[in-house]
This record gives sequence, structure tokens and C-alpha cells, in this order.
Amino acid sequence: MGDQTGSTSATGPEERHRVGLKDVARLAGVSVKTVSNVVNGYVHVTPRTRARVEQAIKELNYRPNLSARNLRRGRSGIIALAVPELDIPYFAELARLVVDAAEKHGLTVLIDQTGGTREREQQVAEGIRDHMIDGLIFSPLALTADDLSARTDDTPMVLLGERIHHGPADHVVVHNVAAAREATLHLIGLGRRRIAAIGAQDSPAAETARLRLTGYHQALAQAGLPADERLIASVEAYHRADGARAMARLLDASDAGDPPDAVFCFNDLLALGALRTLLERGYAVPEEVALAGFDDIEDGRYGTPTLTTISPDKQQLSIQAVDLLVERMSGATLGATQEIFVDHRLVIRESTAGRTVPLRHR
Amino acid sequence: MGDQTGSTSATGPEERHRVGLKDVARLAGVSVKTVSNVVNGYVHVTPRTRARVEQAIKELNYRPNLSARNLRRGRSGIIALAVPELDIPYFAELARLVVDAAEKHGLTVLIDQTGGTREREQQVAEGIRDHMIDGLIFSPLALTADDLSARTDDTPMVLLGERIHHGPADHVVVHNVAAAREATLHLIGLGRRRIAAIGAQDSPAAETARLRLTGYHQALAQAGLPADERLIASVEAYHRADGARAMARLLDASDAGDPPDAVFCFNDLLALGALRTLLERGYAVPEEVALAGFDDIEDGRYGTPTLTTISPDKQQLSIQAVDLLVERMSGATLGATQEIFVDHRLVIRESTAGRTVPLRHR
DNA sequence: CGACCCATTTACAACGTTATATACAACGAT
DNA sequence: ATCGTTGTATATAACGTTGTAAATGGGTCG
Repeated sequence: MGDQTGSTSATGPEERHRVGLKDVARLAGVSVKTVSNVVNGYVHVTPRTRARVEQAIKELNYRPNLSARNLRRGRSGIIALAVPELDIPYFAELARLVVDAAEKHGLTVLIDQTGGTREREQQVAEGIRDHMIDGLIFSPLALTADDLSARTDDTPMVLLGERIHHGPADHVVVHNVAAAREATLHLIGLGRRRIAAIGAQDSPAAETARLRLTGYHQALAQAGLPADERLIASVEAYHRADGARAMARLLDASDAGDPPDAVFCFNDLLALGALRTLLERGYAVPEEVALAGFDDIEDGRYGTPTLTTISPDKQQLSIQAVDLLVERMSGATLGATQEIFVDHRLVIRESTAGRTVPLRHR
Repeated sequence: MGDQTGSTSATGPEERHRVGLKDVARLAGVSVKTVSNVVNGYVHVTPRTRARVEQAIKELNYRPNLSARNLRRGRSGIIALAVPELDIPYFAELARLVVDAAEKHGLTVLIDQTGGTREREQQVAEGIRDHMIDGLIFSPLALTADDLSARTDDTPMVLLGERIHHGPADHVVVHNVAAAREATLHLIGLGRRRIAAIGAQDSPAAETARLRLTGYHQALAQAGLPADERLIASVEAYHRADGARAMARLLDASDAGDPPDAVFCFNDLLALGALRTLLERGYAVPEEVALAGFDDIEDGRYGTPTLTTISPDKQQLSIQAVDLLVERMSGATLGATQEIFVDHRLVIRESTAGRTVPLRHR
């Protein structure tokens, strides 16, 4: 087929032609490299030349071809964020913040959903598909520290969330034990004595669950309260449904006699699920059962009642994670893996301290 | 596992060397292009050669360099998904589905958050930053059809959600009018007569709001009910807070006498906000006020009461959007812009038809 | 006045991939 | 036997960018 790129007028000389450095250079009357220098802010360029080049760039509406740039530079400018599920509010909020933080470094974020499955998480650990990503921010759910140590891909990685301590990679975490202790102590401070916990997990990978359970136990011990195994509910996942079921089990188990008078849920979704069960069965929250969660997701701020929770500084978390990753990508800090703690605070809302919700309006 | 694939011992011959086609070719004893052919599934390759190459690929753990491939091919394999905010559940769910749908076409999705601001949305419409994306799936909030017509970038684009009809680009939508009518008719069918609507908007860009309002009016007309302007509440945005405030205004306005006995909210977040206000003021839902939303987000399935809503087929929506975009990217269908409607259905839950929630458990 | 230095600019060669055009073999059909 | 024809494989030239080394040109210093 005749593709007369030459000069023939016809339907327009540059009908389908992506402008490149070459075109800008020709128009500005300088070399290709000089244009490249201007684009990249190289210092040793005469103001005169720079102006001329910039004019040409604007005139042609030139945009650098990132594929070419990346090929040449050996980097892609893209980092991946791998989370279990985007439609879990905590991860959605996190994703948003990570994207914002990465933008400040000129990085673009590619979001990958693992579904929390081991298989998919392993794929992610081993260089996602065949993509060229410069770094990985990873919030694994099913992988153990050993799995991660075994990874062969050498893309820099920062672990997110609260898992795998002293593992093979940098990570940014909240102080789970302390936070869980605080939440539990708050419930105790309300005068509650039969305090249940929802969110324990058996899986060896469930480090978060273990840490939060530890904090819960520490609080009980500190207050001189007995630890009652029957008040601890395990869950399979951290969704609303799991929380609802666990709460039902707790209520069923405490045959009439003495239901828990407070519940600490290891995340907000569990708490929202538990709340649903409590209200369904006619328990008044917080009057009869006080309820606290963990994560401070949007939803918790608008339920009825609103949810008391541990609020990790998600923004700090995201910024630290990106900073750490950028540092690794730059090649510095080759040695020790770092572990960074971010702040958290207890946010007290109606589910533990709120005014009573009127039962009838008249 | 000792991987002395090469021969020299030392610290390894390929310590920091990214393996490319060349290396595989050398090992397999074939030309570079042949390896490329195998990688790309080109048909005319002897089973023998193919096997040898595949062996070499595995041995060297070769991964194609996407930057190079994209440079050569002139495409990036990346499409962008631009939504207002990731932590709005509807968009998070959508994002997840779009990512899944894109994966089936071998495409990677870059998610962009516009915050719903005009400025940012305009940037997105004009080729995001300087990134090389092959296509754009865009759910604008502030942009008008005129804004979009004015765009100079020629990256293929598909509009998502329910806006800008007969605009300058393909789009995938739910049938807002019909859906809103159905929801309202459902409320009417329950015997309700004073049916409020929350979610009207003044902005010229608010096409969705207009369409859903139309549906609401059609239903009233169809049932021979009078349209009462005082029962229609406008909102600034579609968040929980707006719904809560709007509901409060509606209740305040209907001085004691006759509050609405049903509310149709133009999305689920508004409904959740409204629900919060209703419960706070002691109204029984659905006994005194029935409540319906739109979107069918997760949250609505676990509130108390659970939320009746219009459930758009989000998966179909995502798949259609990606398919349409792929088609555009392939260069086909250059002419007319298409408008594709996806299915929806009314999901009836407790907020309109549920069993009564017991107020006390004993 | 020559030697040197610095700022500015440039030509050229990569980066790893795929498209194009060809070479080579094996095979039927003339 | 000769000529296509088809199936395989290859060499070479791009794609658009940036790093390297070298060229240019005006100074300044001995």
C-alpha cells in the first residue's frame, strides 16, 4: 500500500503523524538533543535557545513519548499498588492516598487486585505479569513471610498494612498492639466488663489478627479482667458478613444469661456487620452493647449509630510507603530493611459514647 | 537453587543484566526475530524450534520489555479509567470490574482520580499529563457535552455512567428514566402517597439528576399522584452527608403535619445519609418512611435496615465500556458514536418491604 | 598571542522490540 | 529438470528517546 509519507499534500501532510523531538528540532532549528535538554530542564541552555524550543514545542503540541523515554532510561515511572480488593473501603481510601502521594514524585500508580488469594499474590510478588514496574507497594493477605523471602524478582517492594514483621522487605505499619489495647481500654473505661473480640484468625498468615488480639489481651490484663475464651470470635475474612455471623455466634453462645456488654472488632467492616446483628436482635447500641472498630472508614461515620474506631493515619501511611519505595528505587539504603510506624488515634463516636438514639419520635 | 546457567562462576555473569530477546536467541541458537515470533505466537514456527526457544525462555526467565514493545508497536497496552473518587463505593466497585474486563483484552488499567473538579477533568480529557495511554474510560462529573466536544486530544474515549447523551463520544449508560420510574412506582405500589425525592441538582452538568427526576415525575403522573415541589430536595454532591442534610430539610419543612411516607434517593449514598437522619429522629423505616436508593453498593446490603435500590448491571457496564473502547482503539467504527444501555433491576430489601425490625429484644 | 577553560551545542550510538524484505529449503506441478 | 509455491528462518532497519564524547566558540590567563 502506498504510504507516501514524503511530502504530497493530499489529505494533509501530518495527518496521522505523532510529533517527536525530531519535528520540534526541525522547527526550532536546533538539534534533537537540545530539544531533549530543554524538555528535561538541563541547565546549560541559552535562554534564547530555550525560548525558541519552547515556542516550537507549544506550536506542535509536543508530548514526550513515554515508551521511548522509559526504554532509554530503563525505568517506567510506574509503580504498582497491590491490594486484596478495591471495593473494600479501607483499600479504596488507601489507594486514593497512595495515588496522590506517588503523583508528587512524578510516579503513576497501577492498581492490582489480588482478591487476597495466595496464587494471585504470589504472581504479584514475582513481577506482575510481564509488566515493567519500577516498584511495588504490596498489601498481602495470604502470603507468609517465607513466601515473600522466596521471591526471585528484584523489583523494590514496600509492604503495607500491618503484617510480616522483620520480613524480607521494608514495611509501613500501624502499631497494632498498642492501638488494640487503647480501643479495649476505652471500652473498659466505660465500665464494661464482658468485652468480646471479633476478628481472630487461625491462618498462619494472619499476623494482623494476632497482634490485635494481643493488644486486646493486654488491656484486659492491665485492668485485671479475666480473659474469657468464649468471648473471642474467629472469622474467615474481614467483611461485613463475617462480622454479622460472628456476632450472632457470640450472642447465641451466651445463652440468655450474660451477653457481652462490649465488642471490639478488628476492623470496621466486621463492626458494621456486628452492628447489624445487634440491631436486628434488638440490642441497644451503645446502651446494652458498646462497639468499637478499627480503620476509620467512611461508612463508619454515617451508620446509626456512628462507629467508634481506631483511626490510623492513612495519609502518613501512604506517604511513608511511597517515600520508602522511592528511596529503594533510587538504589540507596541497600542494606537493612526498615520498619516504619505511623500514628493512630482513638476516635470516639456514638457506638460507645453517643447520646442515646430515641426509639420513637413522639 | 544455584542458577549457574551461564558458565563463569564468580558473582554471576548476568549480575545486573536484564535478559532480552538477544540472550534467549543466543541460548536457543536462533535469530532474535524467531524468538520474538515464538513469544508472539506466530504460526510458522517448527514445533522443534518453538520448543527449543521456550526452553531457553524458561531457563533465562525472560520477560518482554514492555517499553520497547510499546515503542515499536506504537501502543502502550494501557488504558486509563478516570473517576471522581475511588473511595466512593460505586466507583470502587466499577473500577474493580473495569480492571477485570480490561485484563481479558490484555490491557492494563491506570486509574485516575479527578475529584470531580472541572479543572482536573479537563486535564484528563486532554490526554492525561503526558502519558501514553491507548484509550480512556471516563466518568466525568463537572464537564458538559460542550467541554468534551472541545477536546483536541484524539485518544479514543468511552464515557461511563449516565451522562452526556448524544455527545461527542461513545458511552455506556443505564436507562435512568426507566429505572427511576420503576423505583418510584415500587414505592407507590406500597401504598405510599407522599413520596419525596432527594438528589436533584441545579448544575448544567447534572444530566443524571435530571433524568432520574424525570423518571420520578413520570411515575407520579402515571399513578395520578400530584407532584409536590416541596418534596424534592436538591443536593450539592451525592455523598452521605448531602443525603443526611437533605432529609433533615425535608422533615423540617413538612412541619409536623405530614412528613413524606417514602423517599426515593438518586443514589445509595444519599439514601444512607437520609436513613441516618430518619433513624436519628426516630422514624421507623420502612413502617413510617420507606426508602429506596440507586446503585446497589455493598454498604446498602448491610445497613439496618438493608436498602432497596436500583441495581445497574455494573459488570455488563464495565464489559461493554471496555469492549467499545477496544473497538475504537482498533480503528474500526470510525463514524457514528454509539450509546449502549445496560440492564438494571429493582432489588427490594428491608427499607421498603422488610420485616419490622424489633425495637427491643425482650 | 597561544594555551587553556568553560558554556553551549551537536552527532552518534544505544535501549529491546517488531515489520519488512528477503534467503533458503522442500515440495508439487508443469 | 525447471519453475513456482509454500513454509521457515534471518538480517536489517526502524520506533523516539537520552547518555557519551566530541565539536564549536568565546572568553581569560599566563
